[in-house]
Amino acid sequence: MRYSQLLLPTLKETPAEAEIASHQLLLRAGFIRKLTAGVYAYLPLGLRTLRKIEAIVRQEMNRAGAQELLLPMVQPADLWKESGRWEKYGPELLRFVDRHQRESCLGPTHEEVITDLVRMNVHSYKDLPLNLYQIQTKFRDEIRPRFGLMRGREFVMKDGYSFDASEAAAGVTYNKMKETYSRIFARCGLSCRAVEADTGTIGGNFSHEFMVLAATGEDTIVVCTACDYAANMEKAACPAPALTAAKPAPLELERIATPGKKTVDEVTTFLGITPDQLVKTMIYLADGKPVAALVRGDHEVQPVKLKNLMGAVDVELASEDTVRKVCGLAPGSLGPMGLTMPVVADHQVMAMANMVTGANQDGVHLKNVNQGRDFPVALAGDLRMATAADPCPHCHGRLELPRGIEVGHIFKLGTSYSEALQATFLDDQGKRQPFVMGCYGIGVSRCIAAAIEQNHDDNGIIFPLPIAPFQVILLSLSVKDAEVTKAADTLYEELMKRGIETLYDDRNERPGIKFKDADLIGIPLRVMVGKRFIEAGEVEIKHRGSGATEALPMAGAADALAAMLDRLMAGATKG
RNA sequence: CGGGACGUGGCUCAGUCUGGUAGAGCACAGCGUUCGGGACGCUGGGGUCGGAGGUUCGAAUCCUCUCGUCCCGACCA
Repeated sequence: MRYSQLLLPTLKETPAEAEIASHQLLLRAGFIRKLTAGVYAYLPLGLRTLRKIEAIVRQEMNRAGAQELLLPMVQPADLWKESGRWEKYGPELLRFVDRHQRESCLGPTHEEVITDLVRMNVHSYKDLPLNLYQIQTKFRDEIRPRFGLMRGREFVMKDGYSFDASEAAAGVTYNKMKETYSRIFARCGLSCRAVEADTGTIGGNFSHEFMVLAATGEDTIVVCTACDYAANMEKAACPAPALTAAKPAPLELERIATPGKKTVDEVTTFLGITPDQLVKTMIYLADGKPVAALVRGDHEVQPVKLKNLMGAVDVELASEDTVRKVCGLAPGSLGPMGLTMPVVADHQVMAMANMVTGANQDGVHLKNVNQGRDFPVALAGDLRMATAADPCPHCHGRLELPRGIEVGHIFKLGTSYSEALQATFLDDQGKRQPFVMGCYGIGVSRCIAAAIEQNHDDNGIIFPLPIAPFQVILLSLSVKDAEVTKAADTLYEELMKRGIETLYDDRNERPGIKFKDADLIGIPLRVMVGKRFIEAGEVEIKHRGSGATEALPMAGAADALAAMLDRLMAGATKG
């Protein structure tokens, strides 16, 4: 492709709307342009990289025995009502009515549609297993789209769905997909980690997220430095502490005035105690009913864990007004004693004795509070966020809490959808069984952003070779010089003949501009034809990543570059 | 949905407090000089100051409403 004919509007200055590197660089390098909040147009370069990732995904999915299809984006409400998600899925589901007043929605995901398709067309265990996928634009009306391609409302996703005859067979499929995903991300040049995850709104019972480690990631994950344990915050287990010694005997309850001291910091400083001697009482609404969640002062409640422990559908932190209504005072001096609502406690709280809590009276706290004697606990379990101070739940090794970008998510769905939609087959006994399902997503467009977050410098993007929009950028450094132009034209043709994806910068621009643009758009291999080298019968090569330069003889340069690319491609996969 | 910020040529922004008839740099077009890390000179085109209403002799500037964008908190690929 000749640069002079390409729509590639690079920007010298950073648009004010972009905050993080990938968003800034995607705009500056002319990959994307925003149409409206969370909705982007892909320009030629952006599309090329998108297509490269898609191609890798296709190859690996096909290799794993999955089949590609394409499902509708517009979906009827009836199907969603059948699965129960028309009510459950929030305002993120973009709903509308058509001219016949039929309720419809834009597909944010396709469990209903695929299950419907399979129930209509697959009836026997002999047709299983079945693994189907599509690469398609999804729409989710996100509350807050942000960071460019990182969290758009419209985005490109690969979603796959598997149908098996048994739990055991579904497990095999799940593991195969897990391996496939690792291979896909490695081939994209992404350094990625599979972490255990909660199943969220998709439902089901087992799941892994694939996280690209990056400081700008939206999620915090928990990884062990000693073993391969990794989980997201919603899932990272904080097991009950081993009781090494008997609890100290309960002391006499004391009331202490703590005027104006509300936060854990204020109260512990005022009382001269440490946060692990205090218990925080957090009021949540579980399916609309108040519940008091107890965690140690130095811990934070993890709402999803609370939700799961309660067996609730929805859990949210109560507003200050709600707290006033159900407790009779604002947060700041809350405590478990005398509350009428159920009290649930974290493991660590159960291990405490003679704790400090609020007295449910403004400006008053209680000392020597003891579970059992002073208040009942309805439910105890793992309620809190893991911290770097916790040991690994598997090997007791040291944990780290890096940030990550979720690029893939796989779920074992079980039979929740097939039962809701009555999608069944006859097994080898002639018995009707629901399909055992799995579902597998990859944020294809998000992968572009993730790759840039992980691979850039002050000058621009540094694309991993397998997903770079072009493999080579050929710069003619002096378009007006007939000799240089002829040499560059010839080399361009030679490269094209060998199928090397080359962007030929034939613009009548000064060399500085071409260097800057080449760095910005991040093409791995830069080949320069200029007066300085042409006199020696050479072209100059510069590697975008390392910055290393080398000279190649003009004669045979195309072959040498082809060989170089083969070598680089072979080494590009992240281990 | 709550909290904060912003909206002025394609981009980055000044001008708004203290009303007086719209600016700069970059980009774009032309000419000339330049030509291996975002050159320089001259000339030129381009703006409903997000929109509507109001106050005023006069509004980018003050008031009201509205739309949009971005950032921080509850969702997810």
